[in-house]
Formats: sequence, structure tokens, C-alpha cells
Amino acid sequence: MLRSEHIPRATIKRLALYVQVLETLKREGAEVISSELLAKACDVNPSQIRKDLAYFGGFGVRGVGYYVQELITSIKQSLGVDRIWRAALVGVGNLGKALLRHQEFRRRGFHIVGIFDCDPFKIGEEIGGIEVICSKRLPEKAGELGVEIGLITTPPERAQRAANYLIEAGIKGIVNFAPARIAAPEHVCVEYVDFFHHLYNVAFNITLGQSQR
Amino acid sequence: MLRSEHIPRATIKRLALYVQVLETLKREGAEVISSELLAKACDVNPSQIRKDLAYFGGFGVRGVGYYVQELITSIKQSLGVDRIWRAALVGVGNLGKALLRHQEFRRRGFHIVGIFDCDPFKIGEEIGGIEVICSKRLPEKAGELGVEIGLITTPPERAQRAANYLIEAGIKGIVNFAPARIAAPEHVCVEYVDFFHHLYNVAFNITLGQSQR
DNA sequence: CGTTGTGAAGAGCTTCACAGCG
DNA sequence: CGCTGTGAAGCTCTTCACAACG
Repeated sequence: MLRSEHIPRATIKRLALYVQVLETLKREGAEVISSELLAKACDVNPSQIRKDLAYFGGFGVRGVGYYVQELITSIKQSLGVDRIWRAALVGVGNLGKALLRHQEFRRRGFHIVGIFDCDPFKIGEEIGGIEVICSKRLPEKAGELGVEIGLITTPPERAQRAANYLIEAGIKGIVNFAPARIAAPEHVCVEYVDFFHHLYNVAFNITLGQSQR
Repeated sequence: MLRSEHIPRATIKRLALYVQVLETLKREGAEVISSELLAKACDVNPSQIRKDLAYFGGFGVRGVGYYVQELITSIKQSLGVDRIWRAALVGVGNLGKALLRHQEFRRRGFHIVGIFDCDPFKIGEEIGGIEVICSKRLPEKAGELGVEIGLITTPPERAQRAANYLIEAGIKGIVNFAPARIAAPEHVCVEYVDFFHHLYNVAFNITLGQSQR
């Protein structure tokens, strides 16, 4: 399926965007779409879309465009999100609880099957039918549960410890929501979600815009 | 203060990261740091750091490095986050509530002073001492409250409507947590927070890693 | 002497322009 | 005929290498 060795990181990011926009278009009844129209909806250059899609194969039909449903399926397949991923969440704070209640995870195929925290007052509590387990037991439990992805929602000072447990558990990927860098071996993929970066960016742009007039 | 016309978007992103790491280093007692050490902590090239910082001014001392506290202050000033920003949140679902409870916003100078929703059952409810107001009244209320930034945490199908109210209210920047693109005039800065992009990226990397061996 | 600040070289991603094809 | 797929050109951001300097 993969045509080329290296795929730009930016392409992967856009593919997630394309799926989002395509699913909206599908809901609105679109069956076929050209790269030009999809580009407009995504605020991207049409060539960019064609090139991004071509990395994974010729999904389009010349003279016609792309079949919406088929394209959604193909992109999801290419990204590896055409299946269920089992995840563990570490850190039952405000953010952790919100993510656990967030229906979108399940809808998109990410099932949170294990919940961990080091606070004795939280251990044993049930959230959405799942018991909160002591973080120390993560390595033994993760295997049992078949977890492949870890979500860190601890305070920053405990993020590295959470990561260590996850790594010890043999997890292959981590999404870190805590505002702290974490160290991990080469083979573990780490992604950082930091909404303050986005807030800072907005603040900077507003400040810049004002200083210019 | 600004030395150059155009500053790469990526630089702004990294500056937010530098602040995060520098604050950790400061807590650990560091007073001076070289670009080489900071680079290691941020997982970035040392030249990159020097170049990023040089866009805003010569913050360093040759032969010595950067004074940690001074650098934090300078970066924050450059980004425009050395002051209080007043924000409004639209959409009191799970995610919205979690963000409202998240102490980090206030700690970083982003004060959520208005909460809006279109659900009659939620209007009038109090969250953290702030009353939930009908979204329709956003344009009138935002001015009163001195709001400059809007946070959208509605379901995707209501994101554009929320954005319209915010734009009508004269807001200058929007951080959209809903999984939907929104249209906005040129002068309004829009940022998207989408953790599924990060999850997709992790899923892709795991899939890729496995198919390679 | 050691580290910053920076022009120049390099890498990687984006856009163009058009051949290829349904 | 129209839209995709793609080599080549263009551009932006990153890294190198070293002069500048406290």
C-alpha cells in the first residue's frame, strides 16, 4: 500500500484533517469530490491534497475526482485507524475524567480499557464501569488488557513516572497531555497535546496585529 | 523589540516549549543555561534555539549562556503572555467543564470570565462562580466582560454558530476544540486543538513500525 | 576561553505546470 | 474534456560553521 519510504509528518497531520472534513461532506450527501473542492474546505492547496493521497496510492479517478466514502476508508486504512485501538489512561484529574467521559474516543475506535492513578483515594473508584487501579500495577495489567497506547493526564511532575510505567508495560505509543517533556526509548512514539501552545499563538497574533496598526 | 518582519510559525510553537522547559529548570535551581543544554532538554538543535531567540533580541551573554529567569520573562513578553487575557468559553459539555476546572488556565494568565451555552437546561447554572449565559447574548456580554479570546467546546455541528457569535462580539482570537473547521474573517486568529490528530499520528507510527519488521 | 548571533548551505515541504488517463 | 498523478521549480525552515564578543 505504501508507495514511498518517507512520508512527511505534515502529511499525516493533514490526512486526519481530510477525514474530518470528508465525514462532514458525506453527512451533507456528497458522493464524489475533486481535490479542488476538498482543498477549499480544508484551506489547503489542491496539489497538496493530490500529493498527500498519492503517497498511499491512486485513490482518485481522472476526470472525476475521489469517491468520498471510498476515500475515507482508504485514508483510515493508510493511517491504521480502521480498527480498534486499546488505550490506558494514567491520571484521574479533571482532564483525565473529561477525556474518559468524552464519547468521541470510542466513536473513533480508541477504547480506554484501563484507568490508573497513584492516589489511594481514587484507587477502587469506578468511572464509566472501569475500576481505577494503582499506577504501580500498570506493567502487569496492561498486558492482560491488551493495551497498546497510553494517555498521560497526570500533573507535570508525575508525567515521567507515568511514562516509565507505560514503557515498562511494553506500550508502543504515548499521548502526553501533561505540560512536561518526557524521555522515552526510540521505539516508543510520543506525542504532546499542549493547548497552551495554541493559546500562546493566539495571544501572540493578537498582540502582533495590534502593534502593527 | 521585534527584529524581523516575519517569524516562522514553528518558532512561536517552540518558544512556548522553551518557557515550559525553562520553568522546570528554574524549579530545579538552574540560573544560567547554554543553548546546548536547553536544546537537549527540548530535543531541538542548539542553533535553532539561538536563531529563535535572536528573532526577538539578543537575550544571551556570549561565553556564558542565558539567564533562566530573565529569558522566561523575555520570551513571555515577546509572545505577549506577560499579562492577563480574558476569555469566554462556549459549550458546557464534558470538555468545556473540564477546561473550566483546569487550574492551569488561570495560572498561565488566561482568565475565563464568561461561560455560554445554548441549552436552556444549562443556562443559569453556576460553574466556578460564573453563571452560564445563553450564547445568543454573547455579542452584548463579551464587550461588558472585556473578552478578547474565545474557546469553542461545542459539538462539531454547533462550532460555526459559536464562532459567529464570537466574531460578532468583536473577539480577536479563537481556540477551537471542536472537531470541525470554522470560517472566520482575516483579522480573527483561529487555532485548532485536535487530539485525535495526535492519536492518529501515534496509531500510524505504531502500524508503520510493525509493518517494517 | 566559551558561548552567542548570524550569513550561507542544506534539507524538506509546498506549489506549479502539464502529461497521463478515465 | 476534466481531473488526477507527478517531475521540476520554488520556497521556507533548519542546520552548519565561524566570526564576534563578554
